[in-house]
Amino acid sequence: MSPTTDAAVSPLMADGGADAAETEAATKNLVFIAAERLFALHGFQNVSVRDITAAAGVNLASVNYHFGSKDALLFEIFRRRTAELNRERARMLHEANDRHQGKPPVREVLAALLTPPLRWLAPDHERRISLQFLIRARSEGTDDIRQVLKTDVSHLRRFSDALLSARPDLSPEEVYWRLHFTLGMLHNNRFAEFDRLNVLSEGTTSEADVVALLARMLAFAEAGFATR
Amino acid sequence: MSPTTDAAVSPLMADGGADAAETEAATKNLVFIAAERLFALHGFQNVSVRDITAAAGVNLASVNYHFGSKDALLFEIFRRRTAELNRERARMLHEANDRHQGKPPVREVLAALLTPPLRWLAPDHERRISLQFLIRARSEGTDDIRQVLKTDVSHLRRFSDALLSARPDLSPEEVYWRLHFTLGMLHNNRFAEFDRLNVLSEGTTSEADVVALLARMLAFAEAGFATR
DNA sequence: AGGGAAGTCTTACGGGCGTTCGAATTTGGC
DNA sequence: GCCAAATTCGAACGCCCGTAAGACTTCCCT
Repeated sequence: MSPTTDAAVSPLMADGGADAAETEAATKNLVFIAAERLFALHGFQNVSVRDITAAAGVNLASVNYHFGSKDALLFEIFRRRTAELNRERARMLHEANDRHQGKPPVREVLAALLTPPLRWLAPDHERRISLQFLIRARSEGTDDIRQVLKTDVSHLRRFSDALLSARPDLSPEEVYWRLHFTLGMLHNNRFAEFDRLNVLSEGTTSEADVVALLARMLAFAEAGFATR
Repeated sequence: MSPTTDAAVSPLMADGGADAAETEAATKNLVFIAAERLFALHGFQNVSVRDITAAAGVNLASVNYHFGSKDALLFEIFRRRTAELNRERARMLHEANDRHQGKPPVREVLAALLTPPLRWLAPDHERRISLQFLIRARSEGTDDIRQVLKTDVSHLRRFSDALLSARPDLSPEEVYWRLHFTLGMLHNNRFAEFDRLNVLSEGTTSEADVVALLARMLAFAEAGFATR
């Protein structure tokens, strides 16, 4: 009866699938996409199952049929997007390792951490809304999501390890704190924060230029890591 | 009938009032304190009026009688705590101006911005829960709250102006971005993020030592501002 | 062509929510 | 000590929510 067990959503990205996926008209994907968008824009609690199914143009019962519950839907979106983002980060870290005989400098480790999410932030990127979803889910998430965040920790550890060996002169706790600060900079990139920044700067800042933003953020974080 | 107009909550801190306030047994204050705590711990949407009044030991109707609505209660807590925090920041910035003939260096401006909230973060500080409330409200807030955040912008401008004149060699947008980064570091100090950091570092980091945390954060941000 | 599984639709149920109302009670000025 | 205003209280209303049940339709395999 209920296909809440996975293996559905079949043709959605074989692995590192690029774009053109998710265009299948299957109801499950329509729900997935609509829910991700609405959650990202308005928050989990402010979006009802009726909102989602109406936006997706499908029947009310679809969410419970295909995902089991509203919570499970949120969880699956979060799980899939997190895995996708972390895959890109891991690949960049791996490449940095290859380039520097397993001991990449701080800048390259930070680049591997920050570049994928900031790429997603580009106005024309297909994952722009996914990044907003992830940022929001991180702070508003349910209990289920904290379980995924523990997996996320084991992923993060690869970056903290790389930073530790790039700066063996620093105490480990100092490195952990600086990583924490860097992640704070990253997770602050919500639409609402950009709005406030735009008001403050009277429109001179534009988050649309994500290449410039990445360069600025990398320079800031690298300088923060370089002290003492 | 309804005393939702201010001027109640009378004896709560004359101005820079220290502690020992808020111990009055008035129902309105009991609701205020209980709501702030519950909102900070569980989020606005996850706390019901019944939760608040039960925790405060008062009648269910108290919230609507004293504040008008649940939304208005949230708004008043946010407004009061924001004003309180910004007052401390403004005072520190003013003192820094006095010490440096109106041109304080970057470090002192950042200290004025970061020190008050990080002081509130201390385990035994009476405003510890208020800071968690503010951080949470900033990202989960209702539409009313964004109006307050615009006032907050005009307050922030004093700091951005100080930074601009401390670093006239930088382009204004660069300064705005670095301020944005710094605020991201600050707003990332939620309990949940500390938990993740503790897991990652296997318990070697402790957010209890807020003096050390402030020193680390200031050093990181100052280094980020010092480049080029 | 048939039949069973998979998916979709309509409908409704039970529950928690914010809010309100009117009565009961307390408070404070004279 | 009295009366009016302020506050507290118990109870209920109406709404929207997530979810489930059951009938119906579509699709595919033989």
